[in-house]
Amino acid sequence: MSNETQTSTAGLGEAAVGADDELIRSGRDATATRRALVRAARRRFATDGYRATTVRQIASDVGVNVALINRYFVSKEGLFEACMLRTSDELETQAPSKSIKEVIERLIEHIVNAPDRDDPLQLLLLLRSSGDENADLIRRRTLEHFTRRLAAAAGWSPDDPDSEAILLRAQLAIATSLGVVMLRTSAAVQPVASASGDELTEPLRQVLRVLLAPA
Amino acid sequence: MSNETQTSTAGLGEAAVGADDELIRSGRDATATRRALVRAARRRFATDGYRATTVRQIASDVGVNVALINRYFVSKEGLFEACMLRTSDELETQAPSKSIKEVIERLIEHIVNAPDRDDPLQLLLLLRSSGDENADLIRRRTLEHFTRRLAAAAGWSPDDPDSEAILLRAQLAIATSLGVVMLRTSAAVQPVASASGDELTEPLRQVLRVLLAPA
DNA sequence: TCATCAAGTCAGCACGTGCTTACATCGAGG
DNA sequence: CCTCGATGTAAGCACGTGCTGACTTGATGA
Repeated sequence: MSNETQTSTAGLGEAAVGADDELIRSGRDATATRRALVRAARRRFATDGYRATTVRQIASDVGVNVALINRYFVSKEGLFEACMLRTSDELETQAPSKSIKEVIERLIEHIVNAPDRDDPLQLLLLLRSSGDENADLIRRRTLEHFTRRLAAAAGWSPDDPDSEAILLRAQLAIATSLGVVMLRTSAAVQPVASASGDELTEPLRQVLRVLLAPA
Repeated sequence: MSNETQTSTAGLGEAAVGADDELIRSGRDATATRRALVRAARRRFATDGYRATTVRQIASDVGVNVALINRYFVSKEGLFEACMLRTSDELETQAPSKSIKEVIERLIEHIVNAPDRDDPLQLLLLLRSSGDENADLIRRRTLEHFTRRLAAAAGWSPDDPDSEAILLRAQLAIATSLGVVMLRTSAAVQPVASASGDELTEPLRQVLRVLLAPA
């Protein structure tokens, strides 16, 4: 009936990593509903955009009352910020990259699978000026952070002015990735939307290598 | 004072190609205000998204009353459709392409300059599900039409099943283009947003050639 | 001069949105 | 058993939105 069978030792309502499911949230567990709200929100924001997403939708997805969003996240914008933070964390805590080619392969996998599973990349393609000043700032910061990470893997160094070109190329790689994810998810544009992963992998590999790993 | 000094021979309010300016629309010229509304609308839709742009904004940009939008285009969706049709026309009536490399160079120019001038590409990046069912359909059709045009220049033929891969690669090229335009315009993400055209041209050329003109 | 009709304006309705306040319900400790 | 705080709910306010109908303005022709 309830999922707090494992003793939630963390008395203060914080992280308290527990079960990852939120479908059977039948109880009064604040942290569980918080996480469920963030999950549902991220999915909505990614597919419908910031403005188009309504807090009532999100609450309905989770199955709780709308007022909880304001209770836990103060505002819609606060919820969005929580989504961004979670996404940023997920991208951060991935296994450290080895070679640039390996990074490319992993990026390809993200692009191909983003529509299916609950991929952090999805939220990044929330590029459009969302109408909200603060939300835009958060989004831009996350994106630029991600750029630097990818560029570093490709040989960019913050101190070396000669490597600025690498930074630019890394961002072009991100632009490409986001463009493909977008065409596959939001807009159901054929044939890319229904293309299999195998069909996409080779062209994407060529493009990303041209940008990031010029042999 | 007025711009209908040239005798508008077309009695019925249709096309009547006249001056292309709409800033000094001081008179009672229906077709001029229609065009002005479409222009302003397209810019707003492209930068703010469909849902986020309000008809009051558009009307205010042009300097007319909101009700005119409903008079001329029935609804906000009707205005959007008019924008899409105009964009489709502009893309259609471009000079016929010669070699694929030439097409690539022209596409690069579009990408680089899209943020500045009133480029038709801008509206295409209205990919996100706009919340409006019909608007989505129109957008998707335009995009797929554009894909086929580009693919044809790269050697794709509707009858040849072996050339389907070309269609997919063409769409990946479009995805890349849209991704870059988006990062440069909507999201002001550095460094791509402030990069000069010269810096962008070479990497873009490499990517597009890999996708469309594999030597 | 003045009737006529298209071009444009104005006030307002109906509805969806984010958010708030007051209330209900569950679980635990005295 | 009963109180009390935390979790969740219900009703509603204020506002922005798309759209509508009645009205005004200006050019044109008899």
